[in-house]
Order: sequence, then C-alpha cells, then structure tokens
Amino acid sequence: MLAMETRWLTREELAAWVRLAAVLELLPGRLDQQLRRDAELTNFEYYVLAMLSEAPERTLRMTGLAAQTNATLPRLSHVVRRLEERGLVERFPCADDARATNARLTAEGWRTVQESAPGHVATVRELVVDALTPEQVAQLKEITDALLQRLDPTGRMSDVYRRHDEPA
Amino acid sequence: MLAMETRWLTREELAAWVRLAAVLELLPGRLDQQLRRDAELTNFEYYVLAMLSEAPERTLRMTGLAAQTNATLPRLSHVVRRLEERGLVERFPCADDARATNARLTAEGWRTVQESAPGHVATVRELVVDALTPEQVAQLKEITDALLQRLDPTGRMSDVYRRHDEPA
DNA sequence: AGGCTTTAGTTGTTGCTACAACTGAACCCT
DNA sequence: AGGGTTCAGTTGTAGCAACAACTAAAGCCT
Repeated sequence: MLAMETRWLTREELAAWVRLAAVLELLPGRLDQQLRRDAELTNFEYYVLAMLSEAPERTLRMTGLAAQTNATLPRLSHVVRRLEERGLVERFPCADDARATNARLTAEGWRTVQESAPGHVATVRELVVDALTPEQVAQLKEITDALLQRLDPTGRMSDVYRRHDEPA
Repeated sequence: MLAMETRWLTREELAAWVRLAAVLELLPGRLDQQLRRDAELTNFEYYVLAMLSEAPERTLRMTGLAAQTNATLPRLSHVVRRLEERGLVERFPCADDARATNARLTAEGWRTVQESAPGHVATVRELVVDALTPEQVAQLKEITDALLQRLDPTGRMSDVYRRHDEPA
C-alpha cells in the first residue's frame, strides 16, 4: 500500500457525505418496514417481483434477473425459492439452454405486485420525492447518475430503467 | 386503509428515484467491502469506532452511541461485545447511573481508527465526492438535508455532526 | 469423439440484524 | 418506606445475505 497524502474532506464535502451516509442508513430500513408491514415482502423481494412484472412474458432468466437487481446468483436463488414456495413465482428450465432457468411471475405474484405498488409509491413520495422541490428532483437525478457511473460503470442496474426514463 | 387515488411518479421523478434506489443498493456494499478488506471492519463497526473516537474521553453511553449510529440497543450490544472481544473497545459501568454502561475506545481501537480512516476517506472520495462537481456537492447536501427532515425529524443522527459541519 | 474450460444455477455454512423476552436499577407517588 | 412503572442493557432465537463448494450443461479445441 503506497503511503500517500490523505486528501481529507472539506467542510462542505463532509457535510454532504455525512448526510448522505445517514440517508443510506435510514432510508432502506423505512422502505423495508413499509413493505414488510403492508405486503409481507422485503424491499429486495419487491424489486424482484417488480422486475419480473415488467419483463416480457413476466419471465426472466435467473442470470438476467440477478444483474438487474444487483444480486449474486446464490442470493437470488434462495430468494426465488422462497417466493416460489409462497406461490408468487415459478421456475422452469429454459428451452434454448438447458443450463439456464427461467423465473416467471404467477397470477398471484402479479396480483401481489399490483396491490403493493401503490403503498410503495406512496412511501417513496412521502420520504423522498415530496420532500424535494422539482428542481432538486432534477438535481438528484443528475447526481445519482454521476455516482452510478462510478458504482456501476457497465450500467447493469440502471440500463434496465433507461428504457422507461429515456426512451430516446 | 383508505383507498385513495395513487399519485404515480412522473417520468422525471421516476428517473431520480430509480437511480437513487440503485445507489442505495450499491454504495453500502462498496463501503463495506473496502473496510472489510483493509481493516477487517464492517461499515457499521467503523462508524461505532469513529463516533467513540470523536467523543470526549473517547467514551459514550450505550444509549447515546445507539442513537448516533441509528442502531437498536440489542444490535449495538452485540456489536460492542464483538469489538470488545477484539480489544478495540472496553465497557464499564457508569458511575452516575448504575443502569447505564459506558463504552470506551481502547488504545488499540484508537490506532485502528487512525489507520483505517485514510482508506475510508479515499473510498468516499472515489465513489462519491470526486464524482461530483462542487456545485453538485452543495446540492447534495441540501437534498439530503431535506430527506433527513423526513427520515429523522428529531435529528438523532445528524445532530451529531452538525457540531462539526455548522459550528454556528 | 474426448477432454478441458466456462457458464448457470443450487446447496450448505457462517455471520450479522431484527425481534422478543428477560434482568436489574431508577423514578414516582402516596 | 413500599409498589408499580419506566429505563438501560443483555441474552436468546429466527431469518436473510455473503461466501464457498458443488453439479450439470455448453462451448471449445484438437
């Protein structure tokens, strides 16, 4: 490890970082809390179902689903198994590639997504969107975009949505 | 549950939220990764040590430490026990209130914080601060401030830092 | 065709967090 | 002073995530 001069954070940088760290600590728990309470779903499970619900045929290969949700394959495998046990998802072998497995949303899974989406959106509004001015929302988009270029340069996660946000 | 019209997110709001959600998912893992690799500490353990290192006498009561780190008391209790087993922290009963327990950073704990801070700061720079323009850093501070008013209205977490950021 | 490497996914183990139950000290009230 | 309530913290249990090891199919190479 090369010993180099540490560039400490300036007052302004520290203020921004400390607040961001607090948000990082608090927000996921709140989202989880609402979903567990109202839909008996973890935040991660909700996103898995949401990704499936927007996919063609409501079906995705495990690998693709893992990329979109930033999950490792083992993690996804466990989660999908539990969702399958609850009847929200079903798995079946891929016709083209016998190594691959497809996950598909069941009718009940679809219903679950429909029912839980409004509450989830309301929470996102309450805790994030409605706390900001429209100008700040635009700024937040630019800022998170910049961060994602560092965090996820290949755009595994964000590409999923770019379809919706930026059809151009 | 009152059935009310769902206010869905606009295109711009969705774009901002989706990116923020991705950051929420990716950033904590990266911070954890660096600290585990270079200092054998979780992000949360690091913050516990950091809070202690800035406290008078490098000592805090468990309850106060829990508030500053957004931990429940049981969670903190487990974490401090492990840190104590590693010799980074020591616990002793509070003289004023026999119900209370103080946690104090040991010399080795202090050394650990000193050694791991530069690497942590470098990571924060790399993934966050240096990805943004100075203007964006200022915007991020305002935005996260607004979010924290919803997430943490009493300022349990953020008050800790306000001393440093905004001495006024 | 036979064998090596890569890819896709599952299964098993360990560690941490959330939740609940518990102990004991402090406070309050008459 | 005595009895009930609140407060501070610990301990025990259950569930999820990270990591490692494993199985099986596909691709490649000669």
